[in-house]
Amino acid sequence: MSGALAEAPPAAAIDSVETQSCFDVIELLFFAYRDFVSDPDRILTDYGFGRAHHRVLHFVNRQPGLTIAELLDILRITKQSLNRVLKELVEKGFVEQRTGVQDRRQRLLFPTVKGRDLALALSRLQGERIRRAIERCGEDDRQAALRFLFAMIDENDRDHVARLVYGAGQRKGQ
Amino acid sequence: MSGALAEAPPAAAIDSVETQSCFDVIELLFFAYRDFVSDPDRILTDYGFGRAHHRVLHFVNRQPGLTIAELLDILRITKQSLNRVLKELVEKGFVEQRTGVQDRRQRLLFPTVKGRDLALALSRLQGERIRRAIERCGEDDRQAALRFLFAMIDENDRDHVARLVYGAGQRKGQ
DNA sequence: TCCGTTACGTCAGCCTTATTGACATATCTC
DNA sequence: GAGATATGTCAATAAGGCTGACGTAACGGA
Repeated sequence: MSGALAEAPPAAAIDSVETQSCFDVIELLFFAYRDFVSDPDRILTDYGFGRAHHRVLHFVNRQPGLTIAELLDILRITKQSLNRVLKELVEKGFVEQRTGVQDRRQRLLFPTVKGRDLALALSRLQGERIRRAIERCGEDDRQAALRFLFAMIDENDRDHVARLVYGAGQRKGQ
Repeated sequence: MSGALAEAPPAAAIDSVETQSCFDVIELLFFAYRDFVSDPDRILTDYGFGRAHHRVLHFVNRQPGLTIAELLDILRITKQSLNRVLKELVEKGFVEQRTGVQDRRQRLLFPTVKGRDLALALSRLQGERIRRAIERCGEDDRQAALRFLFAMIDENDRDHVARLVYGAGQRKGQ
């Protein structure tokens, strides 16, 4: 446009106290997540997978018998996006689909042994980073961080996430 | 590929204690980040921007006078990827580039007033979520979460991040 | 002053992950 | 049987990332 490119005054001069005090959370969340998700990348490319495959495999492994609808709700992507990566995971023998028992329209998702092994290898890698972090900051900070992260989730979704994270295990299906 | 699709036994039966105890961090980090980055999306699309633009604008605003090399180190993307979004931010008048004073090879990045306003509007939105979280879990948990998140960052990068997050402000350049 | 290095920009092509919209099929439920 | 639900799929598109190669300008030391 006509580009009146006036320079902005320094941030500290304008920011409200509230905005200023949030930059640390905003930025540390960015950096922690950046490094956290980068760990599994090398292993994943060995299998021809990306981060999307990782996410699907993780939650299928965590909650065997998961339905497509539930997985879509967790990942917040479209079914077309999910279908692409899921199809690859099934074709390569990492995930198995079974027709639901109570509701035969559903496709329940289960990890194969191979899928479990990969999912656990990836979790182990991320777990190493987490354990190193706990060594630095202590178990109390980890517990507090869990409470804080949980409080950062959309209010409508917290019950669902709590069940998934703390109440997960074998579900319905065969 | 001959597909012996044996089902894996339930996770609890195999997981080591160490692996098991990391699932909560892995998953809450995923859900918190998922919701955290989704807040600014609606505003961003109004401007024809995406999350990549947001990240660039945020750090340019936080550290006026940032160089391209420093920004690449923060974002961990290639200069080609950065250049695409940066060019759009400059063309639309949200970021201004100036030739470095001490080193004329460098292009120092500054937010325009327009850029600052947008960056702060986006931070404010994310700050609201953070403040709601603190209301739920308390200031102590926030402080602890910051320590935990910091410890999750690559060791080599912690000093750099600490300077950026806690020691940021106006830098070199006119 | 010359030369190697550094900082940055750019062209070209490609991949992954996501989107929207439309439509098909099987199954459940009333 | 009819409508709603769960899933699969085709097609087109966009965002955001990548590699590789090459060009230019500026720095900095021998």
